[in-house]
Amino acid sequence: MNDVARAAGVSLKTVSNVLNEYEFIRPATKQKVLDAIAELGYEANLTARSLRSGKTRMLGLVLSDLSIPYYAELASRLMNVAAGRGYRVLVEQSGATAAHELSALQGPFRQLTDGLLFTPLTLDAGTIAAHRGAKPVVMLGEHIADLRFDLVTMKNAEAAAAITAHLLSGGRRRIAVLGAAAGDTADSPGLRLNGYRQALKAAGVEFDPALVVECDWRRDGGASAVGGLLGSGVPFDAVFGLNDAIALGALHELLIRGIQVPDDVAVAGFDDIEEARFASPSLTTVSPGMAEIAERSIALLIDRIEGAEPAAEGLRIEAGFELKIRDSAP
Amino acid sequence: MNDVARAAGVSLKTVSNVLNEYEFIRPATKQKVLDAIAELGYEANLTARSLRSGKTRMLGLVLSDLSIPYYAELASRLMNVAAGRGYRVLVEQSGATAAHELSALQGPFRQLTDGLLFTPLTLDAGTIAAHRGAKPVVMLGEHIADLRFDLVTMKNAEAAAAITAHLLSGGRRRIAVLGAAAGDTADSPGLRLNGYRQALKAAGVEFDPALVVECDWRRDGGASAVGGLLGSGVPFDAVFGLNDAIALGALHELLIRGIQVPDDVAVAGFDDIEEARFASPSLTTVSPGMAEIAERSIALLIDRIEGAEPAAEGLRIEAGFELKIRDSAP
DNA sequence: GGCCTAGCCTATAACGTTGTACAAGCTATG
DNA sequence: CATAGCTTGTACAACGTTATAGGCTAGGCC
Repeated sequence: MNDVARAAGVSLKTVSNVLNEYEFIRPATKQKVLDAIAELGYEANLTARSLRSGKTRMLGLVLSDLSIPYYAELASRLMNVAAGRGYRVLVEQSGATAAHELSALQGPFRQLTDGLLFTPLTLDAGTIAAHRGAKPVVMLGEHIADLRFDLVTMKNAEAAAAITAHLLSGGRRRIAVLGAAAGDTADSPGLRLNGYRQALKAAGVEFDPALVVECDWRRDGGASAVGGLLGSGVPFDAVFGLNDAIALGALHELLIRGIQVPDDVAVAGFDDIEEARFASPSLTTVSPGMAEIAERSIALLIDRIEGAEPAAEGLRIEAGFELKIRDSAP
Repeated sequence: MNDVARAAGVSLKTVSNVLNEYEFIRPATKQKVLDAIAELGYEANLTARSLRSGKTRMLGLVLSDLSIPYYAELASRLMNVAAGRGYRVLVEQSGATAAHELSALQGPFRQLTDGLLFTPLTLDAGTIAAHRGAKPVVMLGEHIADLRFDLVTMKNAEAAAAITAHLLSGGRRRIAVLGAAAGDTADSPGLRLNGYRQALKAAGVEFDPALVVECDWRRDGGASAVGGLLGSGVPFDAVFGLNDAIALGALHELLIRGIQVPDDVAVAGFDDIEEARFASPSLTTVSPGMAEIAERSIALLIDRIEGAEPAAEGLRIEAGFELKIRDSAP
């Protein structure tokens, strides 16, 4: 920057002012500086800028694992939206462990970023509140439902109810639910299960706890859950995987065992990951408005970062959803 | 750091020395400093450290799109390996456009990272060489095969030959190849196609250009390619997708049209993404040793960063591969 | 004519670390 | 007991920016 200043015959600070689009600079001076910059191929040192300004123009994204398609697709979108607003996204994988989540919340990772998009899976609201630090944090997902936090989420219960209603409208009466979590009522599994129960009730179909199976939210979780169900002899004519990975694993297992989908058993999921469209048969699921989630969570976080007041209360944003009826449950 | 120094009754630099594990510090002094650090909850400012040292301890990873499963899985592994060595990974999506690739190579992104893992798809070796800058760059993939660069790649031709041989051994004689790129001989499509041709030759099966179809390396590319092939009336009894996404798209399209897999047509892919295991039928493919690629590329890049000499010539690392025989082509 | 304001630019001091150079204390040696 | 050599600690400058405060000019107003 010194060289640029010398070449343009102005002071260091004037070059800085040009770069920062300071208002009161004569066009002629500005041009001289820009010419010098172009000639010397100067690029501002971002580290020094960060040190002085206290901003890194990076956003932190904490998720359990990038290799999970839902998170990969979300991360990709978030990065594109953030780039449009002049920010980068630094991703941290927590592996869904409390220790990693905590270190992402308060460790060096936090220093590198101006704000955090946080998908907690294990930490509770109290712990997060105690360690959230001064910089803005926006929660993604449902694990935290607390007015102290900004939260971007989806209409879990409504969407689950809608897809359950769709299965019911197709004449299914014994709809197995895969991916429940014991005792949960407020997190994604609980909310979606709740939507399922609402839809049953609305249709006058009795709820059977034997149809609710716990499992990991992964393909192999769904596969073994449906295997267990078949082994137990509980009859069912449809499977609702609480996310697409579970549903796809279940679909795979059903087909391996020679069960026809959707003729014998219909299958539905939740998330609308790309893979769902190309499964065989293609997977009926619900699209939770990922584009909207990405747009609005980035916008909210950047507003918190750049906005003056620290916002007394958390904002709650719920993205809309859309049913994707495909061949696994037409 | 000032506060810590004052609390411990030592100088600023002594605190810095403790943090940097400088050798000549009396245990008593060191303990005083550590106590003060613990009491005050001090954390070193990474930005200042970067400014002073010129290192960020971040590695750049340039790929086309994180929502592509292969890249998502690779990124996830790379991040874990890097974390084990005290580095973070900053991901940049190029969208496979030359402009983005170039800006990732020489723009501000470069400043933020000590070295680059670069998956070029459009830029040629000359352009990259001209703009690579001073910091280390390790190439991933096959697009660049040039002794000037460090390169971590896989045994494309051998693996493609092996999987083709497997299809041949199953009695298939008309194996369609999806995902070729016109004129290419040195990039992934070209190398894999070449392996296919070698295997045909070794088995004494004549090569038929009508079986080679160009398409995007995505699920819908594979789907429309196989659709085109069926429409053209060219007979085939197997499909080799040059990556798993293509193969999965093709598989989907075949099943939709009522073609039995593997009875009528066998399907094979390349990459062994997680999705392949859970496709229905599960996808026969080749695992290109992603774990090895992740380990070795990070190790190489960090060696280049921390090593003294800038390494006159590029190193070439080829990971091993493994056939994954599944139901789509048993 | 003197004073004030707006517009434009600059000198200097930070931001929080690490590298360099050197000083002080201690031990071993002749 | 002086000296050399090692160990341990310190002061100061530097990394490349931006913030603060203020200087200088030109024009308008009383």
